[in-house]
Amino acid sequence: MMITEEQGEPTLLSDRIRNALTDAIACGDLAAGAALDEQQLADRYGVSRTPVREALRQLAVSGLVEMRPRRGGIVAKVTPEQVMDLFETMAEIEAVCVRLATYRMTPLERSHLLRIHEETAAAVQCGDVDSYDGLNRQFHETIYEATHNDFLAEQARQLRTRLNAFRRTQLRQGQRLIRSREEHDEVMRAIAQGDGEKAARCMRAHMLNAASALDRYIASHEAEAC
Amino acid sequence: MMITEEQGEPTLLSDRIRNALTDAIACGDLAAGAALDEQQLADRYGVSRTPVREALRQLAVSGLVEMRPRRGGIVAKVTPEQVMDLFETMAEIEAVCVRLATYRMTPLERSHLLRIHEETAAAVQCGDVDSYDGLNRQFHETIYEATHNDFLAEQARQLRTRLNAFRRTQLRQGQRLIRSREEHDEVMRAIAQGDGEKAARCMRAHMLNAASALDRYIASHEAEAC
DNA sequence: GATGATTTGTACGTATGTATA
DNA sequence: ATATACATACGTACAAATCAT
Repeated sequence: MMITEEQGEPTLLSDRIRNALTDAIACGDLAAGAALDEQQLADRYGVSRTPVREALRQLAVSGLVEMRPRRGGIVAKVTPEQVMDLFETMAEIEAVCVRLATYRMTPLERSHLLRIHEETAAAVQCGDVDSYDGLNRQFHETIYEATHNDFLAEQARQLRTRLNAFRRTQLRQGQRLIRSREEHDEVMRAIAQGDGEKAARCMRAHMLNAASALDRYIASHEAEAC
Repeated sequence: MMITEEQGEPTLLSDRIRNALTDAIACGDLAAGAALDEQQLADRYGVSRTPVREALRQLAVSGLVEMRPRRGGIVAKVTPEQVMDLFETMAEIEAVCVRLATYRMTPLERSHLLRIHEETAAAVQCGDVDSYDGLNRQFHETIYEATHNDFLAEQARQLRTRLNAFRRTQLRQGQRLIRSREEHDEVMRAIAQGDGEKAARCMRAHMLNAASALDRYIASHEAEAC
């Protein structure tokens, strides 16, 4: 058997830096619009500018970073309109995913999804937002996999990553946790009925409801502009 | 007024190389699986390896190139299953686009779309595949724009670019031109009725039919594997 | 508006890992 | 299996453009 050193970590510096920056952006450590000085990042990660540059350019392709030629990169500053577009696209893609998943999921996948959904009940009762958030992620991830379309699943994952920066405090407020689970429940019922179209409609509504936190984002953003 | 030099061309070498490689891959000049030697490409484009490297990494993110750490890049070799996934995703996204477009398009966009559709009639009669191909592109592009969702539109464009390598000979065969226009016609009727759901179903069917050339791809690929 | 400082963009050199004889 | 050749990964150097004063 071969000795493998730290299988999880990528061997390439640019990949490690890309992951680190992705996390930093997703969790809000790097705010939108923050300047990404190449030398500064190189120093922080103890590498030269070369892998940092490559990481930044890759992130620019996936949309997390905005590169202005000869003016450096910044964390992608998305306008409220763009956030709306992102959320809408996410809602539509999730809807497509759940429709395909309804028609294609294996019994194993179905039971797995059901188990996750049942576990969320406890999290909701305890008001355990972090726990719910993790299960929510699994819920959607399981649906992605059940599409049996690896490319579509990957697209969905990427969009989710990109929207993560905006979803942070989304579940924290008021009734959202309870409503979220109710909406999941509707999706589950549609899946159980084998009605992919209905599952898609429910999922789309669910995602758009989840985006209602977006209103506050727009509100705060507009306030900031004044 | 400021003097601008060649607005169309990107100023950065990595961008120009990325575009050149994208075209080369899309039009089939670079076949799937072809090795992408950095020095060789650098020589060909008269630059150093640095911008070539950056271009390759960026293309890897968008999926056109596959990078194996320390083993260089190759033009993404997609399995028949992956091609199917790509086509299916394309079909679903186009369906979403046309549904949103149906509900949101302006009268101007509607008449523009109609004009393009009418122009295709002549191309079909003449059997002018290249002309039809151009109009077909415009038809879909107009729908993307009519979604009034820039992000979704961009996703659709990227997918289209990526699938271009496989669509090359698609329209050349037999009845496909006539059928394609008939399917567009069904989409147009659904749009005229304001029935976005129906337009989406028609578009999905249209795209999946268009992917039937895919069967031959799979067939030839499996033959190759023997 | 001009000048100096800073930062990006590109070229090049070196070491390490991979492929091949 | 070992050694050789070679391509990649990363670091460094310099030129050009941007910005700050």
